[in-house]
This record gives sequence, C-alpha cells and structure tokens, in this order.
Amino acid sequence: MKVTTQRALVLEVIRRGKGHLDADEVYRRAREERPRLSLSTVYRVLQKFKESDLITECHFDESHHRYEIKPSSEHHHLVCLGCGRVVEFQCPLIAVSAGDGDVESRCPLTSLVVERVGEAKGFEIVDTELRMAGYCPECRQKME
Amino acid sequence: MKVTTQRALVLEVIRRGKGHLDADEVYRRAREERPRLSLSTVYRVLQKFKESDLITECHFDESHHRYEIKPSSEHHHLVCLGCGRVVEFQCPLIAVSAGDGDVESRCPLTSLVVERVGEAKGFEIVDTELRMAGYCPECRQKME
DNA sequence: ATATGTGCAAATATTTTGCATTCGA
DNA sequence: TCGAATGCAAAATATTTGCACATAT
Repeated sequence: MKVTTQRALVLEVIRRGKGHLDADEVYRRAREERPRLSLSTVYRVLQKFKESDLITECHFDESHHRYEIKPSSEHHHLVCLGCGRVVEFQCPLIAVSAGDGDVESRCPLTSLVVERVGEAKGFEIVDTELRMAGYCPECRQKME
Repeated sequence: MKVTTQRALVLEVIRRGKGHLDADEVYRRAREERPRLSLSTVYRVLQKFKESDLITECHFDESHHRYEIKPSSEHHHLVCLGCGRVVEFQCPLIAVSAGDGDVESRCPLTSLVVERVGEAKGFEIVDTELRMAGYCPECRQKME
C-alpha cells in the first residue's frame, strides 16, 4: 500500500483518538495539521484501511460509523444508552468457569461459539463482535 | 399508542419481510398498498416502534440501518461478507458445555457474560447482541 | 513513467424537521 | 374536540463519485 502524508495522518489521528471517532471527527482533527485535506479523501482512506484490516468500522445506535485501530487482542463494546460513552472489554472477562472454582482462560466467543455456530450454519467465520448496551455508573446514579 | 393505517401497514411490511429490511425498502413495499405514504412517516413510525420496543434496529456493514420485529426469543446475527445474506441463530447454539458430555441449557451470553461484564464495569446491561461475519456455504464454494 | 492517490465540486444516499392539514381516541 | 400523526417540501447529515492534477514507487 502506497504511503502518503494523508494516510499516515489519518491513521495517527485515529490512533491518538483512542478509538471511536467518526469520519467527520477524523476529518476535523486531521485538518488542524493539514488544512487542505478533503473529507472525501478521509472516506477513501478509511475504506482502504478497512480493506487492509488496519482499522475496524463500528456501529452503535447512530446514523453514522465510527472507526478504531484494529486491536491486537480481540475486544468488545459496551455502550451507555444514557451518555453514549463506549467502554471496551476483553475476552478474559467472559472466560468460562469450569465449575470447580477455576476459570478457564479460553474465550468462549473465539473458540466455542465460533466453532459451534460456524459448524451449524456452514459458515467460515472471520469476525466476531459482541455489543452490549446499558447504563454506566454515572448515568445510573443520575437516575437514582 | 395511537393506531393508524400507516403504522399497521409498516408493521405488517416488516413482519412479512421476515426481518432485515431497510427504511427505504419498507417505504417502497408499503407504498404499493398506500401510494401517498411518505418516507418521513416511515422514519417516524420506525422511531416510534423502536421506542416502544416493537422492533429492533440492526447495524451491518452498510451506511444505513435495517429493522426487524423484536423477536420473542433472543437471537443473534451472522452476516455473509460475500453476498450480504443475514442468518439468525439462537442462543441454544452457544450453550456452554459442562465438560461431562452434557450441554447446559443456560445461554452464556444472557447470563454469565452479562453478569460478569456488567459487574466489572458497573453497567446495568439492558441489551446484548452478538454479530459474527464470515462466508456462507454458497460463497465459500464459489471461492473454491 | 506510470499507476495510484488527492482535492474540489457535485451527486447520491440517509435521516430529520417545519408546518399546514388530517385523523383517531 | 384536541392532541397526535401525516404528507409534503426542504434541510441536515452521511457517503460516494468524476475528473483534472499531484505524488509515491
């Protein structure tokens, strides 16, 4: 993939943004450093990065997308319906208890679930995302 | 909630569509029966149904939403990256094996995972969706 | 040198809103 | 009747595309 100033910049902005910026936000931040950057370039770069698996496109309850650097360790999203905050959580959090007090380190989403669902439906599964929605501690408090 | 011809029609179209129609598709189908229906009404009705928990808004790898009747039994989505087909699967498919050959009927997504993630992050979780992407049998065959 | 990427402008797609009118409870 | 819902038009938002020019390899 050809390396251009724009691509490096967009990737850097997404990285600094620590995930979950939308296209327009990426555009606005990147423009501070490179005012002549265009929004269509941002969209084309995002498209390219998606194809190259450098970033991930996320869908929350909104009419647009958000983007994040493809994380090395698989993680999932917890979105607050009150304030819109997005929290990430890792697989180990949902390790399967073996029932004898120990916690198996295997992640049920990446192994057990993928295996069973893939087999049952004849799919070759390449991506998995668990999205949960609820209310964060702050919003819960506000609602009493 | 006030019952109008438009609302009944939209709900019926979504029901007949067996899930996963987008707003425009709902609009086009509903118009066949009621040509004066407007797209903005469709959006407003969808919004209302969402609030009333009659339907669910789904996000796939597209720049728009799709809608389905809120299913009585919780289910999840498997989307084909080749042809875009969406397949649903139920929780029992991902029941946790107890290790002794039996399969526990409890669904790890609705109980174990929700409980642990919610506790760890202090969230009150009200909704969970697992989305997996891959290639369906037909598309796998086409690619050899 | 050449294929690919960019900026700009315009097109398209998606969703929301204001307002006068209509309709259901 | 009266507040809520609709249709229409227009605005707002989100994304894509055509084309001439610029740039990385």
